[in-house]
Amino acid sequence: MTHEAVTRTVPRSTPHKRATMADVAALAGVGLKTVSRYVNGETNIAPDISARIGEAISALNFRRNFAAASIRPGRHSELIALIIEDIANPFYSALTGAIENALRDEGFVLIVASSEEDTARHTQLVEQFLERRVDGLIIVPPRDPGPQWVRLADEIPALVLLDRPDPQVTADTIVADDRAGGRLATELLLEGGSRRIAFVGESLDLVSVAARHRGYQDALRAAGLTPDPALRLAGDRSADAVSRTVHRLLAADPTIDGLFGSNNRSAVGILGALRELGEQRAVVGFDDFEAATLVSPQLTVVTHDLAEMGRRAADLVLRRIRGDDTEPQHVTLPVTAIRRGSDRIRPQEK
Amino acid sequence: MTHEAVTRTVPRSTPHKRATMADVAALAGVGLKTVSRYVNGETNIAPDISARIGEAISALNFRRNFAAASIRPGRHSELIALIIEDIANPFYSALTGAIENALRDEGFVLIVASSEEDTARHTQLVEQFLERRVDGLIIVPPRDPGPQWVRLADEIPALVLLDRPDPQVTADTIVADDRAGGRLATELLLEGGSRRIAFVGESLDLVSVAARHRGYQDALRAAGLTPDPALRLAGDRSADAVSRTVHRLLAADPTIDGLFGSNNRSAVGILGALRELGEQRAVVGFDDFEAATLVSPQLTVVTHDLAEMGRRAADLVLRRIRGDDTEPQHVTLPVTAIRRGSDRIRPQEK
DNA sequence: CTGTTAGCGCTTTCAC
DNA sequence: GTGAAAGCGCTAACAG
Repeated sequence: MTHEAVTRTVPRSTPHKRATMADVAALAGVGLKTVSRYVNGETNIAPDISARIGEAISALNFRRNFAAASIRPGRHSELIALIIEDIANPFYSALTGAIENALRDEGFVLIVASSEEDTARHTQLVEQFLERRVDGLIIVPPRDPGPQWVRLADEIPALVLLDRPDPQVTADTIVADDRAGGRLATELLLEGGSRRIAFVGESLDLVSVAARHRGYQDALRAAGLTPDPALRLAGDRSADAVSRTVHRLLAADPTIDGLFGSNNRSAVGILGALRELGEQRAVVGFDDFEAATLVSPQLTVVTHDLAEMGRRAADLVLRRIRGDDTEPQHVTLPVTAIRRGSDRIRPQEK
Repeated sequence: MTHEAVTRTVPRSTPHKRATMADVAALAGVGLKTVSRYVNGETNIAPDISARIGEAISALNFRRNFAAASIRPGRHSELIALIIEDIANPFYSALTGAIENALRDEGFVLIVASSEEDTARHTQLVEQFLERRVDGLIIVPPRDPGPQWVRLADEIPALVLLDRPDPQVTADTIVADDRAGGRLATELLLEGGSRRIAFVGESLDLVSVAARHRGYQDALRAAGLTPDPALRLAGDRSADAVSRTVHRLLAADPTIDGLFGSNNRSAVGILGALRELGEQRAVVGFDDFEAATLVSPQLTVVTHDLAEMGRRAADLVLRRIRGDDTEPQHVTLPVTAIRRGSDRIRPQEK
């Protein structure tokens, strides 16, 4: 207990200089290299020396300086960065969680950052992470990654693209089967009896949204219907904006009997608008979210496994770091429908 | 353009050794220190030399190795880590986003990790981050931070605790006004006409939950009611578990006319159970969430500004890093009610 | 204004 | 098994 008092750390306000390996070596009366061996878990150390080093380490409260160790060429930083549109968006939570989880199991650490769809910010983030010598980068690219992107991407030791493929860049890519998903969602609405189905989504400039829209068109044409451009509502980024647009649309054309919300913000916006109007329409969303099971009727969605996407991304980036130099992989994750009821509402039922 | 071709980066598969400052100095025909000055944006460099260095840097595609720069004593890693219960939980999204945003503006980078309420994991994460010489740590401590926590916390150069204060540890702390919030939520239910009000929440071992429960008791007593232990449902961590518990409770005691969901998972569980039962009860939640505005009637909640909490956390940690060694701050954020209707439902209205 | 020299804390030859 | 010496990429004196 007396010992306790002696070991007591200096108050945080007086930043105590941390002990170094040399300090440990001196206290234990051994060479620097032996301490290094001990710290790195190498086995060829005599038991008594090993014990002495262990004591010195806890006496000095030594902690290896990982940054110092990692500047050596050939060494990894064991740092992976993730750049997404906006961390504050719950949509990316499952993704981030799955990535962090998979990486931590392998001793890697995850840095997160939001690009906010801003080209300059995206570029700046990538450059900053290169300076920090991240071993790999997982990115949902911004709409416009900028002219320097191709060259910048080439500097990244291991790169995985999520959700938005980019043929200009050499990288592993993981996407959902967006076209099949768009088709599936639209088919559900058709089966539910809808005939005038609106497509609601973000900018069609996004590869993923465009693919979902193509699937929507596929399904309509297969049913002998002609996609009506007036029913294509694209470009709203927030749920509120979507909601206002849906208000306008339904006011202008009350014959619309089905809505496909092609991402979760769109679906939320649609539900909000219908709620405010006190009207019912058949609705199918893309991507699942908590509120989907709480509304009445519950929301039918087409979804893919975001956690799986995160795990795959982590796997791919780690594989590259470990030296896999085979052709870039392009993974398409399957989509599934979760039918909960909202796909088959008829307006008159209200 | 010929130059272009020469500059072309080696394929990712052949990890090109990055150029160092010495390479840049050699190519530009200047001293090492001058390059260092240039890179660090110092001004006292002759224009022509400056230009030569700039050219050499882009020719060699040089990027400063931040890790190498930061091992120098007195230098910062400009790394802050955030440990929360679970990143995959959307509840923490706004928090994480606000922290990342505030830190990025100051050039700091955010590492995120989930403790999953696990003591060993929490300890391991903190130790790993100390090895990486993070400048600061923002933590939502796990229920049981473990016996070594007090000493470990003392090693952290700048520490901010969120949501769960810990008197044993010297740290800045930010909490919501949980007791006032619990009281406010309960008062809303009382005003709405409820008399038998259930408290639904996570473990009362959590400081924040316990405080909300105390507020709930305060309000009941002020109204001349006696808190009934049978109406205290604590310990469920997932929305599903809450939902099952609520089912049982309402089956056992149909006279319950109000429910206080003391965190967002509890509120979601309550809404799910009521939905399944096809029953209505007055409900007030703690913490706002997207689904709250989509259910009918919309959910009334007591909430605080999570983004503000994140910003304050970032501010505090940066202030400490910059040498503020005043007394630890304990910030209590105000709570507000958002009345949306669910507080005044009478069961018979259904 | 610029360059030389000496480290930072660690790992890595390579002898003993 | 162990240790001395060299060096990673960079910055901090300190001369010129």
